[in-house]
Amino acid sequence: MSDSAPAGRRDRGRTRDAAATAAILKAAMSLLVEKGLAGFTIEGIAARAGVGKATIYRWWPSRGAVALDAFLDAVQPLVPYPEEDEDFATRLRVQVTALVRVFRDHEVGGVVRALMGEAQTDPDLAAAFRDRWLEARRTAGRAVFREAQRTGQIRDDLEIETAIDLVYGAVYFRLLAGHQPLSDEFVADLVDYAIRGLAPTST
Amino acid sequence: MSDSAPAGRRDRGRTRDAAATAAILKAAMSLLVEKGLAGFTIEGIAARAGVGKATIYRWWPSRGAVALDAFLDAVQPLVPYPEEDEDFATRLRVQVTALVRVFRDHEVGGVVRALMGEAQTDPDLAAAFRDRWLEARRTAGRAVFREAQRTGQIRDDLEIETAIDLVYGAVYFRLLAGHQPLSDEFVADLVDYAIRGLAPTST
Amino acid sequence: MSDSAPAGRRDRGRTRDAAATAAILKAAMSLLVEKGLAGFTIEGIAARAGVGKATIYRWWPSRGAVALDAFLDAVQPLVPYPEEDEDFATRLRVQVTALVRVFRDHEVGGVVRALMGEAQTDPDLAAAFRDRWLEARRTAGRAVFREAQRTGQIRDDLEIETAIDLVYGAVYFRLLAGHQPLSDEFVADLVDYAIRGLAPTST
Amino acid sequence: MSDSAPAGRRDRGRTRDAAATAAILKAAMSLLVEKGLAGFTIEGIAARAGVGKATIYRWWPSRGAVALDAFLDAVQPLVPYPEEDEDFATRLRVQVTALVRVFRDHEVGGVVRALMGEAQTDPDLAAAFRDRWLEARRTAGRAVFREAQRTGQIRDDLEIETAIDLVYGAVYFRLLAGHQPLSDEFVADLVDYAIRGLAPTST
DNA sequence: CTATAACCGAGACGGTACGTCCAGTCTTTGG
DNA sequence: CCAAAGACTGGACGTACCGTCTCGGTTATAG
Repeated sequence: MSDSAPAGRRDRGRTRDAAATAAILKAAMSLLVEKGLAGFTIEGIAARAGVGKATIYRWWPSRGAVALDAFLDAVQPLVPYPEEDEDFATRLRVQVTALVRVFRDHEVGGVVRALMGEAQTDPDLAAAFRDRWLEARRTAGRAVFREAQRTGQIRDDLEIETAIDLVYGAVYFRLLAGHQPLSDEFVADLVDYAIRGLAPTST
Repeated sequence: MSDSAPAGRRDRGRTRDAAATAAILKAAMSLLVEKGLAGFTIEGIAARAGVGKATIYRWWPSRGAVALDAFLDAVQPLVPYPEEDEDFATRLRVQVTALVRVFRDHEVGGVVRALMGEAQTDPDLAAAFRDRWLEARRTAGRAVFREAQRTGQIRDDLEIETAIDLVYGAVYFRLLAGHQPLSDEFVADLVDYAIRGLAPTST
Repeated sequence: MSDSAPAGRRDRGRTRDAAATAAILKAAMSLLVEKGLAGFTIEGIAARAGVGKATIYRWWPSRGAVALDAFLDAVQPLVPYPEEDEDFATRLRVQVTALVRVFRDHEVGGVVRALMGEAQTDPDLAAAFRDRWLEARRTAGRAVFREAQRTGQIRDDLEIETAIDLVYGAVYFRLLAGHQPLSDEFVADLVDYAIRGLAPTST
Repeated sequence: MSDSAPAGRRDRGRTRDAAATAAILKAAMSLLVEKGLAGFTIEGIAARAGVGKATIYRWWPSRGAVALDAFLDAVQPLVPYPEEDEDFATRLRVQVTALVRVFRDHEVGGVVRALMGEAQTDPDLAAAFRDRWLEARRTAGRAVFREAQRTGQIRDDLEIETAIDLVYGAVYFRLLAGHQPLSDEFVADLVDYAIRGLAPTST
């Protein structure tokens, strides 16, 4: 969960109730997909989970932190980075497509929107979201780009962070702004343009 | 403002107080840049503007709507699309750079973050933000891309909406996620990669 | 009620809702007699009165203050000091008997107990209770004692405050400690002993 | 303490920790005199005594019970009934004066106020307070009155309970209502009036 | 010389009420 | 008829304690 070994005093007294924790995360996730961020309240979670409010506040500092844990708990298993040995274009397309499909299909897109929306207000949540979701994904992403550099499939003077944003920025932009759909055609074109843009200079 | 000629009886009685309206927008903007979305409340705006809450509710449906009006009121003059007759690469770079600088420098980035964050919760605000800010900018942007197609500087089978997102998606992504800075180098690389990606197939 | 003309700006804006005020006092009194001080909560009053909690907090600083107002509102009419022209002994007996009967019969004793109990914790309530209940009663009581002094029915070097406490102290003591009943016989004996004690020295 | 031999199996297992008990009573008393009834919480006592909450609940049923034990523990030694062979007036004056001085001087008055305040809400505490404090004092008091009856210093048709309340009621009334000070002059006058009131009829 | 029982500190648990803040509505007085 | 002022209902906030319940660990007596 949110707290990784507070060190020192981690034994005396009654131990944390795993069932309550699970109930809270489940209730939080279900509230998020049902009603979105509005109507996602600590009191609502507590009521649905059959838990006291204090139990939530004991372990999470804010509703955003609960939402993030609930999100990761539910979503981490859904996006197992498929690290195959295809060529760069294929691997990138597969990854982006997988992400977009998770966003579109499993009601996860709404939760990501909610989290990023809340993060605009809550700096701690913003940092946690970056570290535990974005950065986790980018680590894997970076590996793919580096491998492609090594095999000469993309320019070796590439600014990888920018390259990643070139692809994923458009995805998150559509998710958050909603001006255009996150269709498969969009992903295909996007990856196509990006790969051309990142290719080694023709010379 | 938000309301375009409510038609019908638009005369009898006291007329809308322009001073109050201006005070509200000014107060709203100053609250936004001072405290961000948190602490941006209708009551706070009313108090700072020396105005009754009802006066705000009479003219705007939600705090997001006030924020959007305040934002556009303050920002529209800052981004006059410089429609020169340079080549595509230059025009694009100039436009993106101008946008990024406004975000970075004039405390406007925070307001855009706040608006898009709030829009994740408030569908009406989301729609208004799309129509009155994003779409206004994209209209101009599309013209640039079309002209470039006409002069053969980019592929003519290009999906323009996707192409625009390729460039601007990365900018908004960095703005909202904050994982990397909105630096000038970033813009230079971004535009560079994008232009290569959109160029006509070499053959 | 509790607030006496805050002076200055006491006009503009919506006026205090008399119906809400009455509902609050009625709900408070009914809660007090039903459940005593325990179970007498601001939330409970608000719920029963169909009123927002803030409306209560706007006008009363504490639950004790509400209880006091509710008590006075309900009880003041019940104890109209019968200012007849009997002799001292009769007048005192009538007054004490009337007070004890109100305590015993109209479920008012419990409320007084609750108020004085709460006052041990809340100094503001203690002061208000003294001023608005005890002192109001004592003012009338003092008049009776003074008249008796003037007509020579009691010693004229009497410390009147002490004399009053001699009579009423025993009543409140039985009410609060509950070690003996507040019976009519008790009142009769009490007044009898007191009158003898206060009589002019025989010589 | 509060529990007198719960009978049955009263042997096996670890015995009650006298140090913990003492620490609890000491902490309770110090909390009471420092902060009064407000701020007198089980959790506060446990923390100050360095004791688990359960240890308190194991031995006392309520905070009032703890307070009463702490009070008696601290106060019993302070009021050793001085059973001398003076005349009635002197003995009564000495007793009342001693009580009032304990109330006034040793921070004990506040604790009695707290206990009687709490007792208005907690019937068990009320009963315990009556039995273990009031009744203990009255037993001694009654003896004094009876002796005075036997020696003809007061009427022999006297209702003793009422007579006691005539004197002590005023003291407790001033303690609890706080409308007048518990001064030595007050005690002198009070006892003076009472003794006259209780004297044998002159005939 | 172990069980076994009751104790102990610590602290997590489901709850209740607190007092505050703000939302969005309604009702005044006054321009 | 608009605007200011501000009272109204309502609901969530985050906190403080309640009284109960595990925990791991510590004495005592009983077998």
